[in-house]
Amino acid sequence: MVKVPSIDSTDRKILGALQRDGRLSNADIAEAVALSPSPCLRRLRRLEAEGVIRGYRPQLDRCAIGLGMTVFVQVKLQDHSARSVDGFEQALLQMPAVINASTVSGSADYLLEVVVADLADYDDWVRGMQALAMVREIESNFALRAVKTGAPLPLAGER
Amino acid sequence: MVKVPSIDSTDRKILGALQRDGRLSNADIAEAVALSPSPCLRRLRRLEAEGVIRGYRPQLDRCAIGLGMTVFVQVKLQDHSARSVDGFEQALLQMPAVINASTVSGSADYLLEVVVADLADYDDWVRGMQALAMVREIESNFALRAVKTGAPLPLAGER
DNA sequence: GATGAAAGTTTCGTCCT
DNA sequence: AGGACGAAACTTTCATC
Repeated sequence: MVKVPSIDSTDRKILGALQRDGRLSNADIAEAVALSPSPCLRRLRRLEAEGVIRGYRPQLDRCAIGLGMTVFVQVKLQDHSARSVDGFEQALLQMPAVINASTVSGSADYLLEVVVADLADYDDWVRGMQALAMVREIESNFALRAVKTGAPLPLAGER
Repeated sequence: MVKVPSIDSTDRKILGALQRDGRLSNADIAEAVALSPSPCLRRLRRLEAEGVIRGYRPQLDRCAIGLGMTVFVQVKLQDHSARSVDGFEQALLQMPAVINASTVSGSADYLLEVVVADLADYDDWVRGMQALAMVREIESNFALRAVKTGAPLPLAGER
C-alpha cells in the first residue's frame, strides 16, 4: 500500500494562503484559514515533512539579475539506452542554466527551460549541449514575451 | 534613462541564500552572507521594493495536491490582430490551469504550461481552448517524467 | 557598515476540551 | 483533532559608534 498523504480542505487553504505569500508566519496562516495557531502549525509541519511542501523560494525578476533570455529547448537523443539517458540527465542536472527539464511526449525526447544572459551566453550553452555524444538534435524556441509567469497552482476544482 | 537596480555581489549572495531557503530569517541571511543584520535587512527590503524579489512561494508537490499531469501546449492564433492577441492573453490569465505562458519564436505563437489532474481534466481544458475563436492550432506535449524542476536561477557567471 | 538593547513576534511544548 | 496558555527563542527596529 502506497502512502496517501490525503490533503483535506483545511490543508488546501493553508497551501493557498502560502501561495499568496510564502513568508506568512504560522500565526498569519492560522488567521487566514480560521484556525488557531497550534493545529495550524501541526498541519504545516506535516505538509513539509510529507513533502507536499518541498521548500520555499523567492520569485526573482530574471532580467534584474542579468538573465534576460529564456529558451525552451527540445532535445532528441541518439538512442534510449540507459547509458545515453542517464548520462544526458546527469549532464542536465549539472547545468545551472537548465532550470526545468522533463521527458515529453511528441517528437522530442526532452523539453528544457534554459535561462541565460544573452545570445552569446546561449551560444556557449548550446555548444556544450552539442558536445554531448548522446544528443542527436536540438531545437531552440526563444521566449519573446512572458504573458503569465509562476502563477499559483490551482488547488480546488478550478480549471 | 532607465532605472538600473544594479545588483552587487552582496545582493547576489543574499538572493542565493534565499533561493536555498526562501523562509530564511534576516538574521540567518546576514550570517550566510557575512554581514550584520542591519545592512542585510536594508538590502533585502530594497530588493523587494525594487521588484528584484517579486514574492515568495512554496514549492508544492503537484502530485500530492492532485495535479498529476503537466502539459506543454503550443498554440497558434488565427491572426495577430490586437483583438486576437489581447483576447487570447486575457483568456490565459483567467485560466488557473495555465501556470506559465510566453510568446515564443518558432512555428508556434505561444507556449503554455498547463497543470491538470488527469486526462479527463485536460480534455475539458482543451475544449475550452478550442472554443476560443482566435485559436487556430493546438499541439499538446505531455510531460512524462520530471528530470529537474524548479532549479534555482544561476546567479553568477554560471552556465 | 557594525554593534547593542528594547520591544514585539513567533514558535513550540503542554494540557485541556 | 482543535483550542488555549505560557515560556523560550528569535526577529526587527532603533539609536549610536
